[in-house]
Amino acid sequence: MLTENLKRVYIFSGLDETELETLSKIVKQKTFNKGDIIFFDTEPYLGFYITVTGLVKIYKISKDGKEHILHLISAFNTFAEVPLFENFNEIFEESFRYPANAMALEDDTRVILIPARQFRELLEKDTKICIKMVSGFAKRLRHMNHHIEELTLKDVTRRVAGYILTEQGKAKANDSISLNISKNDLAAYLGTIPETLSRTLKKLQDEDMITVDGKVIKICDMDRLKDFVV
Amino acid sequence: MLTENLKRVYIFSGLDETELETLSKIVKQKTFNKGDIIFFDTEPYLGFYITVTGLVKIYKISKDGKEHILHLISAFNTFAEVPLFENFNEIFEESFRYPANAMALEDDTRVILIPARQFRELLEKDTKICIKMVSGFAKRLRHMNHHIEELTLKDVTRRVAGYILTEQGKAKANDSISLNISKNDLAAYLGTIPETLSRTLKKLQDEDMITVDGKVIKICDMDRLKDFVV
DNA sequence: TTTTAGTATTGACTTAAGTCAAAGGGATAC
DNA sequence: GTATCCCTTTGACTTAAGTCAATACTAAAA
Repeated sequence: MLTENLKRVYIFSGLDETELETLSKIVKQKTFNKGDIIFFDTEPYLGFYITVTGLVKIYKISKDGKEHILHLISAFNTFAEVPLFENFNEIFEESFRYPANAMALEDDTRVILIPARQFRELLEKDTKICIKMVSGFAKRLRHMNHHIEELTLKDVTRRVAGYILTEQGKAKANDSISLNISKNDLAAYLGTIPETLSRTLKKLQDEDMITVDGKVIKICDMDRLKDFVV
Repeated sequence: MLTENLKRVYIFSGLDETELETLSKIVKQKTFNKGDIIFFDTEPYLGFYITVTGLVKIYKISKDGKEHILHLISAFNTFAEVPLFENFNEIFEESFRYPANAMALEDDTRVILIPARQFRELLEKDTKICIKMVSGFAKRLRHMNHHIEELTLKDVTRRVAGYILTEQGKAKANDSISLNISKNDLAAYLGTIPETLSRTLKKLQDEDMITVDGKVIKICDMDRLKDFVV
C-alpha cells in the first residue's frame, strides 16, 4: 500500500521494488483534518512531503495577517522539497526552517514525510531521481511564472475568469467546474479578498459569461470568456 | 577565454578541461546592445543562455502593453534553461517557444547560447550537471516565492524599501546603493509604474529614511527602514 | 428544534495606486 | 551651440480593489 503510493509519485516512478521497499522504511505517514497545520514557516525543516489523499495549501502570511496561497497540492504531488537542494549543509542545522506554511484543506488528508537526511543519501546513490527532480522543478517554475504573470499583468476579473477556464480545462468533463476549495481560499490564491471575489463572480454572472451556484460554476459563454481573459 | 567563462557558470563548475573543451565547441557567442532583444516569447526555443557581461531582463508583456520583469540576469547566470526539462520531446518541435522575452539592458551585453539538443546529450553523459541544475532551480524557485510574496503581501512602498535593503545587503559596501537599471525597469520589476515609483521614493525621502540622487540611493535611517519593511 | 460557527454576500465608504498630460533633466547626435 | 530623444518627475484626476460592518446562508452540534 505504502510502496504503491510512493510509486505513484512522479519522482519515484523510476524506482524498482527493492528501492521502493528501502524508501518505504524511512518515510513517515501522517493524517490531518481540515484546518490542521502540517508545518509553519517557523519550524525546523525535517524533510519534504507527499500528499496522498486530500488537499494541502502552501501559504504565506504578512505581518498584518494578509494571506496568500502559493500552491495547492493535490494527491501524489510533493511539497517543501525545494529546501533540500538549496544549501547542502545549512539544511541540517536547527535554524533551517520551512519556507512557508502548510495546512490541510480537507478532512482525512494523508501525507508522507520523507526525512531530509535519508533522502539525501538515497539521492546520492540514484541519479534517476535527480533527473526527475529537475523536471519537477521545471514544472513548478513554469507554474510560478504563470502565477506571477497573472498577479501582475491582469486585474482581478481576468484572474478569476482565467482560473475558471484553467480548471475547466483540467476537468475537461463539461462546461462546469466544482470548486474544491473555499471561496476564501480561492481569493487568497488569486491575490484578492473574499468580498472582491464575490463581487467579481457576480459581475461575470451579470455579463452572462457564467452562472454560479454555491461551489458549482457553469460556463455559459465559453468564447466570450476566453476572449475576455486574453 | 570561452572555457574560462563557462567554468565560472555554476552548473558547469564541476566539469574538467576536456568536458569544457567539448562544451565550448557547441556553444554560440553573441553580443547585444542596450535595448536589443535576445529573444521574444514568440520565437522557437533554441536553447538556454548565459550572461557573460552586462545585464539581461526577462519579462512578460500583457495584451494592453503592461510590462512585468520576472528576472534580472547578471554575469555568469543562466536564463531560459527551464524549458529544457519540461517536456522532453516537445522541446524539439518547431512550435515550442521561449516562455518569456529577453532584452539586453546594457551595451556590450555578451551572452553564450547553449543549444538544447547538444546540451541534452551532454546531460545524459554527465549527472554532475544534473545535480547542479536542481540546486540552481531550487534557488530560482526560492527567488520566485519571495517575489510573489512581495507582490501579494506588501504595498508598493514596502516593496521599494525592501528592494533597497536587499540591494544594500548584496553590495555590502556601505549604506548607499547605485541602481544598475533604469527607474522604468525597476518599476516594472517591482510590479508598479514609473510615476508611482517616483512618488514612493520621494515619500521615503520625506520620511528621512533615504536620500535619492539620480541613480544613487543612500540609506539614512537603516533601523527605521528595516523596521518599516517588516 | 435551536444554537453556534464557519462561510459567503452585500452595502457604504476609503484609499492606494493607476492614468493622462505636461514639463524638467541629462545625455548624445547633428 | 541646439535639437532630439529618453528617462524622470510632478500635478490633477480616476478607478479598481480594499476596509469595515452588517447580514444571510449553510451545516454541523447541542
